[in-house]
Amino acid sequence: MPQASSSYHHGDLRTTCLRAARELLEEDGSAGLSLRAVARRAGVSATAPYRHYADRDALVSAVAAEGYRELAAHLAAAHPSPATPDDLAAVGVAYVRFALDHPALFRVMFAEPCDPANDERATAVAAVSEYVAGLVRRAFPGADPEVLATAVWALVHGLAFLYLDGKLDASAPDVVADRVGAAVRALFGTQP
Amino acid sequence: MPQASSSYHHGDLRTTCLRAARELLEEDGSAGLSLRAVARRAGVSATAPYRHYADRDALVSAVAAEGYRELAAHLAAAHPSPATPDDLAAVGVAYVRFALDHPALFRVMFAEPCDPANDERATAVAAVSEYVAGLVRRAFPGADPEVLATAVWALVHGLAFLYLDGKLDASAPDVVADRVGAAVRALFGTQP
DNA sequence: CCCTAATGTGAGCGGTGCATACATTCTAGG
DNA sequence: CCTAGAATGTATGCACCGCTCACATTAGGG
Repeated sequence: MPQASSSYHHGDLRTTCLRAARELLEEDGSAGLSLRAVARRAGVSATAPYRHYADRDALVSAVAAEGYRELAAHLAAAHPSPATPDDLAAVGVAYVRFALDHPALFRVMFAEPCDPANDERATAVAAVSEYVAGLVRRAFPGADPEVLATAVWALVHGLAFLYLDGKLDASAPDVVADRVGAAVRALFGTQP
Repeated sequence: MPQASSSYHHGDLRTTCLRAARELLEEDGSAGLSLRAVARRAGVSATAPYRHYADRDALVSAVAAEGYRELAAHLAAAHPSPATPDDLAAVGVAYVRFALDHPALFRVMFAEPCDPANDERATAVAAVSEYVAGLVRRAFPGADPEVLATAVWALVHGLAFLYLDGKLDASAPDVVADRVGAAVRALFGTQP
């Protein structure tokens, strides 16, 4: 565990920048996430982060990748092995809840013209994608898994954004959960 | 139609700014939409737009409001009075197509922590929302219209974003249309 | 016809991303 | 152990941004 014994070399600026970026995101939203602010918070010169991240986009992508991994963990925690429509509804509720609990992070993850060339980001996204696909495949072996998996993901993803943007009323969390559950069941309750 | 006869007073700077903002959005994405760039394009000093828009957010909201109205028109054009699941699928395809045809505009409309206090923006959103609700109500008088309307909107909205972000492959437009149609039918094809 | 309100200008402040040249420290290989 | 060179952090500077304020110009109603 490297430690900043003296002053010049920080020790682990890379992860410190990531943590600072996450904090700034939660505090001031996406607009507050500037490389300079990150550097200030890390107690380091304005250009030091460039040693670890090529540009702002690279840092944002790293934050987003972390977000994808946390989202995957959050979904897995919602239900260990979802099989019934009700189980899937619970996972869907967890998805929307994640978005509403970390709005700025969720926006960074999905609402920016992201760099597809970023490996870390791409693999983290693929993990989420395959998680959803596998989940649907296990729950509905009969149906076309691709169409159905895409549909669930899109459904909860759209709900997340509409609630996030205030297009739907998100003031009462339990009401939101009921609505999301109802929507997922509407999609799955009648599958063959 | 006021005309800039002499130089000092522009004539109709307000709408000129809107047009310039739209152009910049299409050309350079959301990042390129700066008040200064708008002013440059309008051939006017950097601070002139502030006479017509309180801040950048106000201009963005105006652009977004225009986008909502265009989206509503685009949907209405897709099918005059949708009634069957297939009709609804066509409208859904139109929704996603709008997003993919105007990615930056769509992001401005939905992917920014928008100002809910902006009247023009709010009413334009309400129009879209009520359009979808009425559409579902007419197509499925039996079902709970609120749940179902929310579900369709969220479904196509989520699809739009996932395609926009490259989370789903959007390289072949007709394949996208098929997928979107299939997803909508999966949701509606089995309603009572 | 002139006075006021509306509209456009200019300079300037603090912030940002990023490139460049430079300083310091860590770490291998001799 | 000692020293090159790689890695890391610093300082400076440029161009751009949003926004404020004092000022110039003009349109249009009394």
